[in-house]
Amino acid sequence: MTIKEIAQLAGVSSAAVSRYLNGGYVSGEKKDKIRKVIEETGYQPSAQARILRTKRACLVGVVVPKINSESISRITAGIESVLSTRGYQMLLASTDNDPAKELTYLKLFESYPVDGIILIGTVITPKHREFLKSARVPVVVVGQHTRYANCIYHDDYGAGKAMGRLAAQEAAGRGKVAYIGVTREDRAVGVSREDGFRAGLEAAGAGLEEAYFRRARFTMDSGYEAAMDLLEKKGDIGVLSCATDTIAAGAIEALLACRQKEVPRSAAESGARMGYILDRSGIRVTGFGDNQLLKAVTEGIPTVHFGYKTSGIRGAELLLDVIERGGQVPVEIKLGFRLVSSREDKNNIDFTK
Amino acid sequence: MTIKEIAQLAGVSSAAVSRYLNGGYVSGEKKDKIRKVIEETGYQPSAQARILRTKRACLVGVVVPKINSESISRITAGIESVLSTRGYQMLLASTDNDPAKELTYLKLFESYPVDGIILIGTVITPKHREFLKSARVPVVVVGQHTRYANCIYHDDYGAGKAMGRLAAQEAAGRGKVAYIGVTREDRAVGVSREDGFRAGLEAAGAGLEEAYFRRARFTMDSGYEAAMDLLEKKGDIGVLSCATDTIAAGAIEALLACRQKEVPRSAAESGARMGYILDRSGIRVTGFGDNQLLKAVTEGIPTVHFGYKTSGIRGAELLLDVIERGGQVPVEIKLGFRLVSSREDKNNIDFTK
DNA sequence: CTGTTAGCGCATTCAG
DNA sequence: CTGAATGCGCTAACAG
Repeated sequence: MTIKEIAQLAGVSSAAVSRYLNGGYVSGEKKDKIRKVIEETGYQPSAQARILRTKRACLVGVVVPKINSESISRITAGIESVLSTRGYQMLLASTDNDPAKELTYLKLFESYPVDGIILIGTVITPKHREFLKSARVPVVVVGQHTRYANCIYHDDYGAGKAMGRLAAQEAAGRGKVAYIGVTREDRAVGVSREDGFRAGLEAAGAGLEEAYFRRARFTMDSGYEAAMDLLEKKGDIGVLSCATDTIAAGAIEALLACRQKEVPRSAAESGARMGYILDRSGIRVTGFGDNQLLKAVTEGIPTVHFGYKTSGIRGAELLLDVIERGGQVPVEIKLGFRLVSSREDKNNIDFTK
Repeated sequence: MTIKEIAQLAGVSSAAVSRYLNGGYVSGEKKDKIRKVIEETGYQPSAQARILRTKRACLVGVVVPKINSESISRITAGIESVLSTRGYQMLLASTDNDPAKELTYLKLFESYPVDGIILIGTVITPKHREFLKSARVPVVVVGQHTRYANCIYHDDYGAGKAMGRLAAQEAAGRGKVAYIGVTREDRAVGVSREDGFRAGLEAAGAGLEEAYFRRARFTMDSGYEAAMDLLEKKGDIGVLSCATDTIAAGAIEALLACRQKEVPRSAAESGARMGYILDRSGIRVTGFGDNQLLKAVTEGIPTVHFGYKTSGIRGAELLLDVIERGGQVPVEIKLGFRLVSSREDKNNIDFTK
């Protein structure tokens, strides 16, 4: 079904139909005719042809590293909230943490095209920079700092430092501090957060020994493996800090598995369970990200709350400013954090922000 | 940058550039020139213009109810795996459980256009049916049964029945069975799963009293509220079954909150925690969906594993068959389930399937 | 208010 | 092998 056919069936010109569709001048009589034909045929105008003409899709593409993540869904929720009130729609592309796929999808969005792109950043390679410099649609990066695009990021260093202090404090008289980080290619999580953590430890008079350090991928399974390895080799860990709550969940799983091995009978039979604190070993796990599911089913581990929803909101606002008002001044926004050391009263704070 | 400008810069016709881009006949000499110009300018052909001509985007759109969900990410992982090996890309649209938005995004994909659409279904309204009947791109529905499109769904009734039996069994001598379901507008989760559960209870000689039944939305918070309400009003609950693991997580949170209220001192100080089994009340929580994070940080609640990744794979295969081979025969696929009554050995089974 | 016309950027005839 | 010409479906002038 094309606009031409509709025009023929209604006995008008295609321009009249176009105007009808877009709120231009059409006489009441023709309006009726056109409406009728459209209803009968179920005609849907081709968006792509319109975009080809108008250069405006009212659409933004969001590239995310993975789908199943509370932090990312908070960011996209923030994005979506401002987009929808401003008449835009949002399309997502998930890269499964593959930087190559990231480029592919960025280019797809660019040429599809969308009016703008939001990249929830992980690793910024030279090719990424290349793209950011020459993209023909505006791009905003969320979650990483970059000079090559407008960006919104979080104070990972500060958060790491705060957590480092806390870890040192908790470890005192209990054991050593261990840390499970991620690839340093991720500047925010792998570098800033980790360096901040080390600085925090040192500020508290402690430190992170190399043998108590591992790197994991951004998955629970990977966290499980890293924690297992740590627990097998080191018997004096007092605090096991993880770069994300997801990794921390894997670490908790590892602790539970160890504990089960040690006291298989009594524990299993009584059904007693310890959450993140193991009665025997007394190891404390910490994370980053303030995962709500984790908090709900355990007592809540010490973690850091980032304003993910806020960063999504700001990111979308920034993007729309560039799209609609051609904002030229480069912008970098750094958002703060909040250390969450235990479960708090649900009613006081909106954790989804 | 358009193909025309590239042609001018290279001193050839736009047709030559087009052929160069698509592997047609171009002499070696011109090839070099064109390549050079394209490299210099960073030219990216406009996908939309090509699609307008060729009617093929090598793209499929997936409409999902929410982003942050293990089940959904497993489905999309399955879809992506077959799509990428067949040279397609995947775009996602999240509707935040809003059926109206679902329609909007279905239409967006239809007119954008993509070559095909996969709808991860929740509620199928008359308007959905309307769309499925008249969509001009093939649509596959995953997770719900419908006569109006090819579909892949799970044996929710069977799973519910199996869980009903288990719940009755666990409740024996412990208390009554309570159930937190979801809207019956969701035929799979709200009707089949629930009806199956009731049937399972009855088959085991038990039943579900109305006062022990609540409906929640598909969120943890909603599960928390429903569970709280149940726990406040009914003191003799032995098993609290929930329609999804997410709701179950909220229920666990509620149990923990109640417990904390009852024994604030001792529990908090000792740091003792119970996972899904409360030492005092002995209430057992069950779910559906086999959420891995939940399983990792608790002992694992009784739940049902559905082949979500498989349904994604089958769904994508089905869709590509229709797209590429114009498969005309309507297909309905029902996939089985596996009752998971406790944490199993990680190494034996691939839970991501 | 209305219809005619001319592209948007590209791929595909069809003559050369 | 190559370039000129045509049209995908639509909107934005423009002249009626």
